[in-house]
Amino acid sequence: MNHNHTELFFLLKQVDLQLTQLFDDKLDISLTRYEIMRLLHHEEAVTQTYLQRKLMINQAAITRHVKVLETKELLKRVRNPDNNREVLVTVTSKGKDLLDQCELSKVTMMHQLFENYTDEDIDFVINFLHSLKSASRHMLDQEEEQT
Amino acid sequence: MNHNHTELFFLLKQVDLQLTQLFDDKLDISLTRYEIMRLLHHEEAVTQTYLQRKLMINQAAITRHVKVLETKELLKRVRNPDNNREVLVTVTSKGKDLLDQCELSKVTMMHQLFENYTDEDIDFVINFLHSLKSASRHMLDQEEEQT
DNA sequence: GATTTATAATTGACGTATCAACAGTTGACT
DNA sequence: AGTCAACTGTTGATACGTCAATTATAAATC
Repeated sequence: MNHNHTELFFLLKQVDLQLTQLFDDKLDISLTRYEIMRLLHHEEAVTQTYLQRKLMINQAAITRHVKVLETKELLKRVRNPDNNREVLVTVTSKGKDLLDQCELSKVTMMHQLFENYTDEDIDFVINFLHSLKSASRHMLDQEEEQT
Repeated sequence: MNHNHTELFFLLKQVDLQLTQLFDDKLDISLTRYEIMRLLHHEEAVTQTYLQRKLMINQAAITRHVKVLETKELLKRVRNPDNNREVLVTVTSKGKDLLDQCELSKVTMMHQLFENYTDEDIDFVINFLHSLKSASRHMLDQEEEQT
């Protein structure tokens, strides 16, 4: 049984590395940046902390991604006048266009990858991963409290 | 349906990032390096190309990891006298000791993470990921052939 | 109001992955 | 034996994640 668990850890890494690369190759934007743009698309304006909480990656990484996306004019950043610690991030029309342009490539790629799976299969794996994410998050938080 | 698939991509990344960090925190060795050591443990001597094929990460990354592990005396490298292009990699007794020392921490962590899942659940997810890995590998290889 | 604590974002340093280029070697062919 | 293609490993540069330290600001406390 231990063998399966160790196998699962590294298998997740392998799959992630490959899917991330495939995504970038097909859509010409990284998976993380795409997720940032997608989150912005559904909101008026968000803080970088919101992005961090949603994506569960380090604040520093958010800053770096957001700065690059701003340089590409895909989003705008402005200090929040109501709270000068916060930076508000909003999608530009150019950013919305990019998401639209990505849609066909994305759907084609997803179809090619997932055509052999049922919705139930995929939902099962998603639920599995969600609970695994929570469990590992919990264990990491426990470590923090002990220091 | 698209929503589930996009969600799955980034969810895999989040889970991988967290599990990788948890693994490192608990065992004090990175997941990739642990896998290298584990592969060496089961073989007499292997080439770096063997490691690359097994782990499915870039050759450059293998070289860098193996060099560090050699510095730590966990493995040895020697040119293959039968083929001077190849470097043969073997585990040291210190390396074997390290794997032994990791075992308890690893089992404890795995138990904590997976105690709520059945073997069937885990096997299902592993099979799912294996086929997803193959599908993405196939799509990436197709890209290469077109260039 | 003054002080302390907490928060948000940024920057530097580092680890680990990728690609590209390279050096040296082997295998296939003439 | 000479040439070319393929192979193996290495190195430099880059991307992207982490942690730690920092700056500025808001919130909490006295």
